[in-house]
Amino acid sequence: MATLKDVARLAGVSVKTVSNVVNGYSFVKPDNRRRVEEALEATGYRPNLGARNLRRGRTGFIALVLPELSIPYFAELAGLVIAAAQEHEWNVLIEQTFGTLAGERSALASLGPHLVDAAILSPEALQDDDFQLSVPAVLLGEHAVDVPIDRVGIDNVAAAQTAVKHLISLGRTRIAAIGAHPHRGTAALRLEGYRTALEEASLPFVDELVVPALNYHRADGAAAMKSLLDLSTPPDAVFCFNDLLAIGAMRAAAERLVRVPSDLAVVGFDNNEESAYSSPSLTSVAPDKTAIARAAVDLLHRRVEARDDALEDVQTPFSLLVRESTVAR
Amino acid sequence: MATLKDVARLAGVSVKTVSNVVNGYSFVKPDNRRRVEEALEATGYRPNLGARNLRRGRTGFIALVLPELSIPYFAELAGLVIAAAQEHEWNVLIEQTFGTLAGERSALASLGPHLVDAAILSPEALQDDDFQLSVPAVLLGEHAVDVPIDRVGIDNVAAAQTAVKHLISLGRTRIAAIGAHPHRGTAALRLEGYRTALEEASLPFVDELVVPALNYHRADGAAAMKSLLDLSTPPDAVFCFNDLLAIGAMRAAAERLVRVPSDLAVVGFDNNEESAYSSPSLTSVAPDKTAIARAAVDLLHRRVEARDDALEDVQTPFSLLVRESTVAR
DNA sequence: CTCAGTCTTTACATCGTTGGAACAACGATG
DNA sequence: CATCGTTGTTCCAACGATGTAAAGACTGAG
Repeated sequence: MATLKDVARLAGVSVKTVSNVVNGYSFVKPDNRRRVEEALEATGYRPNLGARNLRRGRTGFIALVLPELSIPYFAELAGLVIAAAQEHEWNVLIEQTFGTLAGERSALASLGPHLVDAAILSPEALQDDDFQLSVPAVLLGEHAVDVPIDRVGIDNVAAAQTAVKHLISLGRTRIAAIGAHPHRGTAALRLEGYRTALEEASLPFVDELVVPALNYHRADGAAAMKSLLDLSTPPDAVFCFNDLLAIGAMRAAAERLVRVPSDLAVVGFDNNEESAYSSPSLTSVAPDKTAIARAAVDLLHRRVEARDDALEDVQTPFSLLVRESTVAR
Repeated sequence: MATLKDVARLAGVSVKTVSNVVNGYSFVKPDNRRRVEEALEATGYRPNLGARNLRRGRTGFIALVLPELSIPYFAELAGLVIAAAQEHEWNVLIEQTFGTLAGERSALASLGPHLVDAAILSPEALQDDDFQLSVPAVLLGEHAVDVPIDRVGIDNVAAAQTAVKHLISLGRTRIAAIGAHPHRGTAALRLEGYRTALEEASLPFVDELVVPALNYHRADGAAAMKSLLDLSTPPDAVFCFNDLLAIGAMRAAAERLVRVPSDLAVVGFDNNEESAYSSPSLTSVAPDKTAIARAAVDLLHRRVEARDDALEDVQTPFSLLVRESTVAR
């Protein structure tokens, strides 16, 4: 692997001159520039990023801390973050926490200026005092924590409200919710949106219709739906706090021969790609993931470039995509 | 951020002694060791990986080059690769190529000893002479290319054959295939397995039942299925070269009110998590993704540690998971 | 023809770490 | 008591890049 030294020797100039050419700095005589460029070409020189960053005091990496790549929402988001990071010449390091406190703590502990320039975090279990960060960070989604860290995400209350209002507009009156969670801030906000929508329509808030989910996987949605279908009066609609729960719920409904949407209308949240192809296809709250990824990366870039202090809370747009799980073809 | 120098000053020893303690090397007096450990604790020292790797001539990273994270198979695989890499103290850099030749070329070009120690590649379009690699690499899956690079994957011919034999055992005689592709090696092998299974059962190979797919997304599967259903005699079974195609195919079938599995049996390939929850759930060839990830990473680790030259072709196990898309509950 | 001022290049130190050589301390050995 | 081997420690150079300061080359004005 060629180094600056090799190129310099070949071009008959000093190492620094080559460095200057590579970085487009300062004044270099046309004649030298040409020779250096030829030498660069001939040797196939590529800068050693480790060395460059050591010298510059940057690492060239940002961390993306998320629960699990096998969760479609995070996989899709990760893809978009990688694309957005590329524009700032950042590489993305993905850390999986599996949603556990231990996993999140260890991921956070491994961050630091020696490894990454900044971090995008999607924590689920962390408490306030875990956030002793040594690099700029952005939180994705809302959280139970109240820490002075930038945030990017949609308005969860409004989004949930929109979803439930849609169910109400279809004439449903016994609307269940799946995904309540004791610690997750996002869950609390979506629940609040659910409650608000019911209130606005003067529908009662029925405890037995709100089912918690400790995890947000398909299996949890199926289990929750089964318990709802076991009620003496089952719901005629269900709002799931993410698409995986909804897919699981629809699966459970199908197994009990409950028809969607006629017997049961289902709304999800996240708009995973798979939701457009399920049978029936799933109505879902669609956050603008591209906007989230871009906003998060851009925010970090500004923080790293110039430490300006105003705390930011970026609200990205969302929409409700109505599909067959609420309105039959 | 504390450096070795800070720790050394605090402990009253030389930098190298601290380095020795950190790396567990050599002999250090118990007394000094204790003092150093206290100082490490007090300063919260964490090694600067850039500097360490610069010195050691390693980068601490491996690249994972894949088409797209929003494809569930690759997302799941990426998660497993990250986990496997962690055991060798490697961080994983994910590069998305979006399955294009340009994307793959640029990803390959950006690799190099200055950035990563090794690479795991999942190319779809690259030609033989594109593989001018400067770091050890592993190819995932089979390929049309014939290059001296280690490979990890399942026996695609046998796997496809198993899938089609299963359909035949159900009494299906007009079995279609979706996913033929002019350049992809994997597609060619799966097609070969399909053909072999038909031959063994003395069933005719019918051209019109083999539908190509330029991409392997759900939309492509739906489009292909529609064309099959438009045939004067539609198939009674279909083998899709991946689960996304199968999900799309089932979706198209549902839209045409074709019942799965009674009218049409469907088999997929990859066993994505979503396939267990679709309605009906999808019968699929399940490669052992954990084994693939682990084998790939371990292989690279051996290559990096000791350059031994025997070309390896690791065959990982697979199984056929029979679900409702071929056998009704 | 000198000098100031601008442009261009170079030598050197430095980022944080580790390998190797050199050195110091030590008890054991002859 | 000189010598030795072992153990423990320090010093120095190096990885590859870049910032700084200073030196060198060139220009035009006086």
